[in-house]
Amino acid sequence: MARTKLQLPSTRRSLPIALMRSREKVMAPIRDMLRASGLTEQQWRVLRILSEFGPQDLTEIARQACLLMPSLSRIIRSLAQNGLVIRASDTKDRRRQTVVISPAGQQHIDDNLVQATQIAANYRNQLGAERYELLLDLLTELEQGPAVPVRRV
Amino acid sequence: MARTKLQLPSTRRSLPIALMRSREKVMAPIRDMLRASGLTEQQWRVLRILSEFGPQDLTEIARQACLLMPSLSRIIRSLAQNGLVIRASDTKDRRRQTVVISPAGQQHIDDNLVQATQIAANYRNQLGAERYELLLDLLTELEQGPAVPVRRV
DNA sequence: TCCATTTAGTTAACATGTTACCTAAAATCT
DNA sequence: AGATTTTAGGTAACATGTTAACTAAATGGA
Repeated sequence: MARTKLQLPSTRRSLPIALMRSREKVMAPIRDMLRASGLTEQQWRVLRILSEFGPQDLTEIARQACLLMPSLSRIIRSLAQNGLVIRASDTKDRRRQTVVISPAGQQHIDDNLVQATQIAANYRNQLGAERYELLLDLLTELEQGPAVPVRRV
Repeated sequence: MARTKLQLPSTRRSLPIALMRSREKVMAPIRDMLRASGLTEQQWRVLRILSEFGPQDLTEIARQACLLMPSLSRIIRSLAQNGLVIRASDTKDRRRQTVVISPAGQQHIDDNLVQATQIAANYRNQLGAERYELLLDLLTELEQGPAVPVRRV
């Protein structure tokens, strides 16, 4: 099998950096939008997931929002203090707690929905629908691929 | 012009989240590698840029490493305290300071170079060279495209 | 049943992300 | 030159990222 010669890519052509840069570009207008609501992008992600998929426990929210448990633990505490979510302990498994979005939390979603939709459509149009879907497919493939093991040299 | 109907994408098909997930996947083995050196991924990025492109001022490093100035300011302070970089004030512009990688800093690069190269090659092979380059092109296009303005609704 | 293991969630400690504000120096304008 | 604006860099304050260690509860054996 023909193997490409091993060479560390220049930081100018580095995939991790490219992923970061493009994410910054995409998130900038969303953060601008959220600042008016006093929400961080992570809090917004949690609310959107609770709104879209309904009540769930912390572990499931962390998986869907791509957050680590320690971060999520603080975020849920903060959202609960501000009345945007409600915690309920699970009766069957007393370790678990189910989180529900409150009417006030849902109101934040409703308030920003039109603008968020417009922002998402903007960068989709920027690439074109076909290339946008291709990009999403490539990213999904990268994410779902086999874990790259650490090789001790 | 035919416009796609506006619809907020599900969080399962959201570009910002996909960018984050794939970045996590790609960075995981790199973070594993760096832990042995006691470096964070941001410190590693700064050292790599200084090693590849030579001495530069903080603003330029921030641009290349995709870091905000307050973060970089702390990172450089920490790297300088540990002897991995050296600061020198610019003689022509006394606001500016030039940062240089030290021999000890370069040693960290050398120590991790083989393994970092292997990790980069692994995820390149995972997608295949052609799809990997396509992904980089799409990300670059997304990043360099026009800033998406915030529309007040 | 008893014990070891796993899982859900939390907390601590430290680094970075993010916004706002600040200082000094350079650049620009008049 | 003198006033204004811009730029380089720093600090503060708070939120999140990251690893490690911890508690409590569930699970899986022997």
